[in-house]
Amino acid sequence: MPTMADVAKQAGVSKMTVSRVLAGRDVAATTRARVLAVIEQMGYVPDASAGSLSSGRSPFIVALVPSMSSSNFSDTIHGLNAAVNTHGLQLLLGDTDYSPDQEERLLRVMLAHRPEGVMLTGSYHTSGTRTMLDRAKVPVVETWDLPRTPIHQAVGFSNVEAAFAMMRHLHERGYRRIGFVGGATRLDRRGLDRQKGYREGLQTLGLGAPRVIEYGESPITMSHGGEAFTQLLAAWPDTDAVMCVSDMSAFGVLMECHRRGIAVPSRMAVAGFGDFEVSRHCFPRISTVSVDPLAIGRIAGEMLLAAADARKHGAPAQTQRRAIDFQVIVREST
Amino acid sequence: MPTMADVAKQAGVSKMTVSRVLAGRDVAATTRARVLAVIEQMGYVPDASAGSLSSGRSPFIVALVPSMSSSNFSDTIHGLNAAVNTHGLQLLLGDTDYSPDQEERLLRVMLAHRPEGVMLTGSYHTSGTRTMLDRAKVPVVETWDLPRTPIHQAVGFSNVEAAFAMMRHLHERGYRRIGFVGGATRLDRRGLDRQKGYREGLQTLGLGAPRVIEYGESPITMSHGGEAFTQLLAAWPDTDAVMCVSDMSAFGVLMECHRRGIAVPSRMAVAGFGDFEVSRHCFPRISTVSVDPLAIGRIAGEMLLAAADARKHGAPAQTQRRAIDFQVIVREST
DNA sequence: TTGAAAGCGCTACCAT
DNA sequence: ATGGTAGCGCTTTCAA
Repeated sequence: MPTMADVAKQAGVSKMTVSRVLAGRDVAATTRARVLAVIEQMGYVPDASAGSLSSGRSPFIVALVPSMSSSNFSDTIHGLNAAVNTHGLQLLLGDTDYSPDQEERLLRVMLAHRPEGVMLTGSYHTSGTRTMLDRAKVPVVETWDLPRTPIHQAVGFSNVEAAFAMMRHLHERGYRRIGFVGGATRLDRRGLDRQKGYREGLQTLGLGAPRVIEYGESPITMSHGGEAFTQLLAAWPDTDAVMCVSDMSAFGVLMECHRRGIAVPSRMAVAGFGDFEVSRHCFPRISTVSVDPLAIGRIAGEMLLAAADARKHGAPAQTQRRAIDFQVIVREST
Repeated sequence: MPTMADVAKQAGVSKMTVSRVLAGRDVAATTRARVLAVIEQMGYVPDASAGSLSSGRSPFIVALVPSMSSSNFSDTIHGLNAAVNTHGLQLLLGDTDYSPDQEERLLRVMLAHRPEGVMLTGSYHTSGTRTMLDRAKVPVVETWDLPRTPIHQAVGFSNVEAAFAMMRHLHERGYRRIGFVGGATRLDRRGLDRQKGYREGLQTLGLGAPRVIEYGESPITMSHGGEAFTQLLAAWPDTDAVMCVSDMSAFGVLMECHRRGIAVPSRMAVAGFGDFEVSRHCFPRISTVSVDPLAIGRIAGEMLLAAADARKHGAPAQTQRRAIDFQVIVREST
């Protein structure tokens, strides 16, 4: 592989001139053209490790999500990527599988690349994670939640409030025997917060005892929804509405209703969460809580860019919480 | 940030001993314990750039897919990640947005990290991409297709044959006026190959002129499917079966049938491609072509690991094509 | 506008 | 089992 020195010799200039050409700094037009021609002809590709080591700057942003196959999080990643790409930054992606320990493990490895910023999902992290982040002095943005005291910055919404809003909608529609279908893992905090919003809704609206089925590992699938609904019906046959932890399970519930000949919404209302594509297209279309995952990613990226820039100029890390709107979308299933 | 030298001094050993502890090489147990304690106490995190520069090895595998939000590709990435993670390798992910030019651009940036291997999607690449890959002497695996002459290795299946198999199924079921619903972009080669399989099916089975609607940018969505189906009906009202480029569009078609009161499959058969979750759960369940995206990723990872290992020992790049089975899954929609 | 030298933090190599 | 030295390929800094 040719190095910068090879290019320099071939072009009859010093390494520094080649470096300046690559960085887009002031170089005489004729010299620049000659250097670029040599680079092209030799197929020279700069070595990023050497560059990082020398400059003390890295081209990476770390992004850790519970699951990359969930459309929610892949949209957020897309938004983040779009925001930071324009500044020449690369994503270093990791999949925590909803485990804070896995998050810590991934972070440890990734911090070795001295990233310019870190995007995390949620606000529940191990103390090891917090310590590492603190020592690395890297800007951090937590997403998909609004912690009272973020590490540095946060962009998201209260899952409790969002679920509560859906409960209010169901109550207004006249449903009184409302069940909740969620996952069985204690690690999916956003799912647990939604369940909490459901419970607070019951209490505030005076709707009696909770009817909760916790079933399936996150990310929750359509199958989980259908099977959880079966359990819900067995336990509380007179249920008249189901609130689901995600649109995936809501679709599963809807199909199970179909199979059993349960009319939706006249005999059973079904509510989802997340406004996934399928909810807009199925029949009947599913009422849900809409958030903007792309915006969460984009804003997280902008926050990280600003913080990285501030850090370069020696400014201390700022604390900031940015709320993202959510909205109850009423469709035919409620 | 503490460096290895700081750790060494604090522990009263040389940098090399610290390096060996980190690499898990032979070090006296007492020394190792002392070094590890210092590392823990100082919060030392090794600098990956320095390590790579010095060792000439990188911890990266590059993976380029058309779209990360498509469940197909995110499953493949998952499989790849699982395979290479165990060997301490990190994915450097990129989203080409179905554009070979974007693929070339991303690859140029990513090759700067001197990856141990590269996973590409499909077999259609710019000459710039091929040249770069060739000069970088990095092992390459192409996925989701079976090119006659792969760059090095390939793992996938013939999209033409897979679509043809579905056509044979539709023919056996008695459908004779079969339409095809796909995307409008010329860049999604796998989509085009499926259309080719459809056309070959028509010809071989003696089914008359093609009824093709090309509509929507990849990745194809449920909306695209529904709208394309509307166009198909307008152009060829007597169509009795629709073959779709993906399960996403098939679901859109199915819902459009529902809206129009078109009975499936008695009045209109609907076939998908990819065996997405929704096809197994909707009503009627959609017949589709099942592939194993996870296995594609896993096998690509294994190939890359083997090739990277071989390269370390000076072996030349091998050529290999590995076929992945596909299967027509017959459900209620045909 | 360009160049020379120093050094970033680590590992390979050879010693001991 | 452990240490010293050299050097990976680049950018920073200073000088011309």
